Amino acid sequence: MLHPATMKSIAQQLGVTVSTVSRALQDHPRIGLRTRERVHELAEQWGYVPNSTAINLKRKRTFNIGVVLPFLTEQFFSMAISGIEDVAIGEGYSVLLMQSRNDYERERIAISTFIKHGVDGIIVSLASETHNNDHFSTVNNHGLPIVFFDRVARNLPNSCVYADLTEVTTEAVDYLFRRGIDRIALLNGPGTLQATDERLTGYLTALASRGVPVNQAYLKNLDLSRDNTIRAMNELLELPEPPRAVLAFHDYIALDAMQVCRERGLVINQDIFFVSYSNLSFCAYLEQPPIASIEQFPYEMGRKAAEFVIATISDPAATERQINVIRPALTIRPEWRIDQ
Amino acid sequence: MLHPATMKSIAQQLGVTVSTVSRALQDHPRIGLRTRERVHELAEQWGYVPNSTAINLKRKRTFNIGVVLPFLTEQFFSMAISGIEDVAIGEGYSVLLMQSRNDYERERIAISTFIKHGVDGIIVSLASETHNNDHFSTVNNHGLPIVFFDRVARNLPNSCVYADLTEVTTEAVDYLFRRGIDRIALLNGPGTLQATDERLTGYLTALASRGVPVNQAYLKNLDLSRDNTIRAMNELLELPEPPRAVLAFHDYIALDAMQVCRERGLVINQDIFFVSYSNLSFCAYLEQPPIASIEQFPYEMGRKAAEFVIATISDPAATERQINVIRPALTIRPEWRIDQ
DNA sequence: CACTCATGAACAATCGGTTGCGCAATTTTG
DNA sequence: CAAAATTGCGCAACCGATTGTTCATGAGTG
Repeated sequence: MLHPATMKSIAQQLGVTVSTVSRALQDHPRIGLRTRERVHELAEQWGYVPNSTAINLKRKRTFNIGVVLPFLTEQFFSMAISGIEDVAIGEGYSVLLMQSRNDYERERIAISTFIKHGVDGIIVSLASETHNNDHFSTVNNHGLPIVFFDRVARNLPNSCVYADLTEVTTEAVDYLFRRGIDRIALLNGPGTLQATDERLTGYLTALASRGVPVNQAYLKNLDLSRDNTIRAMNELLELPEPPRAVLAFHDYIALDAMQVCRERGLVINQDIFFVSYSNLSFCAYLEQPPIASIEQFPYEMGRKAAEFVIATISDPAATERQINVIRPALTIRPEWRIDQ
Repeated sequence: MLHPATMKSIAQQLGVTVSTVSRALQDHPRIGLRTRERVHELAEQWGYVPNSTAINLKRKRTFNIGVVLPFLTEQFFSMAISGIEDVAIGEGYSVLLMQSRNDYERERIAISTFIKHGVDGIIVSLASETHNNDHFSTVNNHGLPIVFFDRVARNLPNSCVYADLTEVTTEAVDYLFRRGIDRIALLNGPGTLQATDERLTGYLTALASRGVPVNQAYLKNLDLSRDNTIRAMNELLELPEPPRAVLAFHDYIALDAMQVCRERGLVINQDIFFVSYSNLSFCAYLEQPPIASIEQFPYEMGRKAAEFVIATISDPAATERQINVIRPALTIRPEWRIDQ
């Protein structure tokens, strides 16, 4: 069969009209049982697959949702997309994927590609370099639903789902204090991200509640590149009073920073301690993993984000902004727990 | 603008017909300069975006390619998809993604979803549980191009790209021999995969060329689940003559196996050595990483696979099977190199 | 001055479906 | 047994584009 079977070809073969075929395949009651059966039979036999492009044109939907995120190689995001995928498939949607690689320009292109491809909705986790929201405003004006997850855009009225790290950060710093560690550095993310603010706020709150003065030299904003991390960690270690613990923006940052420490002869979990965000499975394989990590439940975030877009797609009228704040969990490795 | 601008709305506003608008936007020479300008202007002003669904219907193309692979959380695959994505974007295609999670049923569903969504081509890396190729034969009968990468289906006439691991495995085993290690186990993959055969053949060749007898107890076929790996590694270590080196199907297998060793009090890279396939970046963070690993260039594989499908899409007539065999590289960690 | 030609735009078919409406033929109802 | 209701299906418009053909207008030619 060079050209796939269409309703037209079936109709011709059976000597009926296309509309009859269409209705027969939908088991419309007004089509006679006899005809219905013949149509179904031939469709089956010819392996008829409805042309979704045509249906989409009629329905003004594509049943595609676009996802833009920084890097799939980061487990956080590949887990998030699994959540998105599971919900999407369940609702009959497919997932179009693009990686921004933290690059503003790639992010823009991704968004406009999605618009051109006519997706029904978009899920975004911001590129760290994104400093401008115009490309999203355009989409909003188009009336196309966007939902942000994890790396959420500020000053944009879209629905979003993220983990609020403020409290859990306070908790983490507090835990370090209770271990008797008070020189705590914060390898934070880029200032463009809300998550960066949260970590800082949580950190400052913990210090304030204990009356510990803030040492500005312990606060670093990273651009999440490897070089940048290494430089920052070196700077920390060269301070007259180097930190005894480091809160790292996420596990990859922690790993790079830990390696810097090791290269300088420090023993992890003895000379210096790490606490890191997003609990990657492979950290379990390290001989000296961070003593605690903050689980942000990316799979759940992905699910929620997908549920939000699909809900908005299904009912564009209910344009209310939905915000879901995931409660992150501080997980202290068993051997480092403080018994109460 | 509740409803997005269409050619029709532009045509009405300007008092011309849709065909004129269409041609004007394509800068057709038969449309007067005056009209052309007016159309362009209004289109710009109204933020006109051509409805790709309609265009696709006309062109009988969707400019989507579907990708099914086991797990995005495995770095090998997330790198491969980056290669696919880069080529696809460059050629004006978008990537539809589905993970099979090594499950046959999910893989089937993914394929049929892609057909329903009317993708122009499909790229697959087989689920380890896939024992049956009927779902692919269906697609082949449909005339829809499929390209396999890495985990290639046997007995199917499709184009594919994969790394032939036979030689490099021989090389790896040989390297271990030269280090004076002769009790070498092979934690191999499922028998359904071609890559499993290659590893075995390469292994046997190396043994044969040295006249070393094959110890069947050293050969294990895994289903790639964690439990299964752990059990197999335990069995190896309980042998009267446990292996002194292990070739692991890939890094995740190696990591689990290494942990088993550690738990039993063995010191990695002293009591027992590991060589692993697919060189994951995070292995660099391990204190005792595998002494050698086999790089399979997943990004390149992804690129090639994408180039193949797109070439076939663009010219369905040239239906010749293309096979690209990537040459994997044995990378020995600097501290373990044998100076010649 | 009738005649060909180039120009600019409208008409209409098409892609592959969906769906409201109309019209026979048949069956039910009073 | 005639009127009404039901059954079974065709007709045609529509979704938003593309593209071959036609047609009117005005300019150029012999």
